[in-house]
Amino acid sequence: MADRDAVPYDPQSVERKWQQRWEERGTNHANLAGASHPFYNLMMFPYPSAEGLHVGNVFAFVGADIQGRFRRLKGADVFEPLGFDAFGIHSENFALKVGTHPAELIPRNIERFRGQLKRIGLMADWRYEVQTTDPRYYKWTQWIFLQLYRAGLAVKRRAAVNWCPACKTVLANEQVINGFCERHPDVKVEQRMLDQWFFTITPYAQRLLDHLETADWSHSTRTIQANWIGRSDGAELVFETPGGKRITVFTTRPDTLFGATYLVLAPEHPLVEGLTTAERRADVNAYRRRVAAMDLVSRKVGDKTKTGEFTGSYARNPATGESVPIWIADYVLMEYGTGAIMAVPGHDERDFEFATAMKLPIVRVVAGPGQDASTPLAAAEADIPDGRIVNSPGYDGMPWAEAKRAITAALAAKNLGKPVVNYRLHDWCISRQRYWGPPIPIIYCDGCGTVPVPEKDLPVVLPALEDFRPDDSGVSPLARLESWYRVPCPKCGKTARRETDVSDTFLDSAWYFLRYPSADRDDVAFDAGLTRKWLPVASYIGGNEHAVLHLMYSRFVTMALHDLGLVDFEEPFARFRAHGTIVKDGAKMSKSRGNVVNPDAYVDKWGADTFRMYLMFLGPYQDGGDFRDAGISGIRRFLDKVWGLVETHGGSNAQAHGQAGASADLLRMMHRTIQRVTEDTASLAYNTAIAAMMEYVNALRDGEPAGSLVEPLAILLAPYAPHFAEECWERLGHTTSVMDAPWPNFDPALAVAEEVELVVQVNGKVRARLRSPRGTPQEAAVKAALADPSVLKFTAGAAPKKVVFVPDRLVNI
RNA sequence: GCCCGGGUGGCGAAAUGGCAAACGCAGGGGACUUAAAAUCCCCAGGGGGCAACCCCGUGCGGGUUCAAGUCCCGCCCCGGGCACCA
Repeated sequence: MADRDAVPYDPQSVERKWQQRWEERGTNHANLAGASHPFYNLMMFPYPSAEGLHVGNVFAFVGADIQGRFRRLKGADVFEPLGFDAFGIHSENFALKVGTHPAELIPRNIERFRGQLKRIGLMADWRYEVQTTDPRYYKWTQWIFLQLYRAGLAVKRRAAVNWCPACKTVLANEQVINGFCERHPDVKVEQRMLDQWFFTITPYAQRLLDHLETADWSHSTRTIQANWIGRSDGAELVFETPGGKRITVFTTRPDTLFGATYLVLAPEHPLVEGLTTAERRADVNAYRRRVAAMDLVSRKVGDKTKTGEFTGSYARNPATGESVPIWIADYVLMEYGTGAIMAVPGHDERDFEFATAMKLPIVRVVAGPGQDASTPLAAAEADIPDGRIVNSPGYDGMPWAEAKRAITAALAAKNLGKPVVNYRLHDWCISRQRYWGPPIPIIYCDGCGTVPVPEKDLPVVLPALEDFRPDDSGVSPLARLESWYRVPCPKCGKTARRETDVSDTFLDSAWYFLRYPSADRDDVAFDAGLTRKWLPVASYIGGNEHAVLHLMYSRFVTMALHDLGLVDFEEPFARFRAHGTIVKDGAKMSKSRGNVVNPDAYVDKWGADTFRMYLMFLGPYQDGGDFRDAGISGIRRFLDKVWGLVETHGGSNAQAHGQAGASADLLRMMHRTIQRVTEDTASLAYNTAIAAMMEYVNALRDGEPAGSLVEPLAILLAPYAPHFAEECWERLGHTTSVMDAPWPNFDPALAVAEEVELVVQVNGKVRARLRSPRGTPQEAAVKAALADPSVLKFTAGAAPKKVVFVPDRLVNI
């Protein structure tokens, strides 16, 4: 059949040829305005680091690209944009380290990244590229800020930051190592209070949580988000002092109220001042000062030894009527609940430790089976299965869950309590006392106060600043550039001052998916019509490392814009799947570990298609795995085999040979393969989709295939090895792109075999296999099974006691 | 500590409660070759047997079932998230 000389598969020339063709033909372009079946295929845009693209990026993008190509072949109009997330402390620190300005560095990095991404063969529509550092982009980031400000969701508030006295600058939490500065290992990091901008995300907590239940998202991602939101149901209860002060505590265990033997307030609690007695004042003040100086990280995760001071005052336990001492301790945090707790040392581990250290009374109020009111407590017993209330007159014997409601209700009746829900989620601080970010578009005027920059004056361009090193002013380096921050007030015209902090990088990425379809527009952030047409995003694939911040903030911004009437959906991502992590030698790839794998060398040696498929074949896409290059040759061998099949059965032969020449078995296998590849590709089971194609190719080579059996293979391969598939498609006699071919259909009836192998078990053990026609009825199957010599050996001719028959599968005797 | 995942050949991995190990890598044997590479064919969980075959096997211990890698209970180990959150 093959008259031509065999041309070996040369990935380099094939890939060069098709990348050029795609560009010339606009193969990857989406018709945004005219699409009839829009499918927005999104992948998390990269931070263009100086090291260039790494294997983890390729793994992520290829997996997403396969979805995009697959949906396109299935008939959708796919829009697959890409961009670069290049603002932020990461870029800034790197720039400081190498002594090159980020404005110079970033475009170079982007250039390199774009080149690498193109070589991978993504179906990206580069006409809609976005760069967060481009004033044409961040103009609209600032606009988003103004919309949230308008909605009352952006507020300025005093908040603590980490401060390194040696660097004289604000540190991010990750720059604080065990309470010390990462650059000055012997300098203790302190806490400083600064005025900062916050987005009030907390009122959205319940909505953000509720939508997770129905979201088509990875299970792991939903769990992580739900934990981060951290809903807990409890009650606020009031303890009164003899002086008439009401101390409100939050507890999730109101049922243990009778065991509350003391109160603890956060050292910063506003009531502490008034509660402290004269003789305790010196100690209390010293303790409060010590805690105030502590850096934010140590306060929460540092040494957990319990410390605290007695205020000298007492309050009345509303259940027992007893007087309980009021303490302060750093283990109680001002930002959670009411900043005050009732301590139940018998049933809370921290309270137990504190009570033991301070010699405070410990009382049992819950007893499990086999315990009673007097069973001693050697440690806190927090979760007692089947626990019942004891030592609590009026509630004794009650299951604790029931007592929770009963005690809360009883206190509510006396105006001393109510059920309350708390969330761990904190408001989002977006102020950064840094240079490399979009300036927050606010102007402060002595007369008019806080004035938002009028939208017509956007963007507030980040000025070129030669020395952008942070300094000891506690504000952004922009505060050094008087010519920039001195501006007339937009309201009254008098001299005013710009906000000199820039916004958090996470704000840049919290709305970029809205920007892509309108990336070519300068008059709007996002066009209403295009947004309605293309959003919410149909498929979003990215790493779980962004499960918390990026995804949460994107959802919040979208909800806020929805509430402002600017978009008509509340959730930005209809479907989200987290890909796994590619590690190397069991560890995350990082430059400091020296285990970063650069994809270029692999693309050079094997070609993008082989490399793409290899990464997808490593293991389940949603699990990731350890990168080893052993085995990459297996993929290449597979592609060579396909190449050979195309060579032999392609060209004019493809059409000439009808399916007449195809054996029934091979035809069935083709349908079965199409079914498996279709289902597995849709569910991101790329490794098994590839395995199915391999099995098919092996079968074609063992049999006598017709060209019509080879053709569908080129289309099935297109999402995985796009250049290769194009070349095969052309060699099969087609003149248009394989990406414009229709995904092959399978006939479920043809995909199943006519003859099946029936497994015969005796007492649950496999003893024989019978070939029998599909649909063999029970009587016939059992008869055949009993007649089988190897079955006879075990039944010894005896009549079966019981028979289990699963049609077309097995007979168990 | 709490909340998610996961644990299967030498390795990466497959398996609607119904033939454990598909597919691939590495390995062994053979063909082709002066030779090697490439390619092609065969073997390949462990143990026993001359053999047909038999026994054992999915982290550990129990259980449900005609039948369990898969479901239930209790442990162990690994990965991830949260963590002084009351």
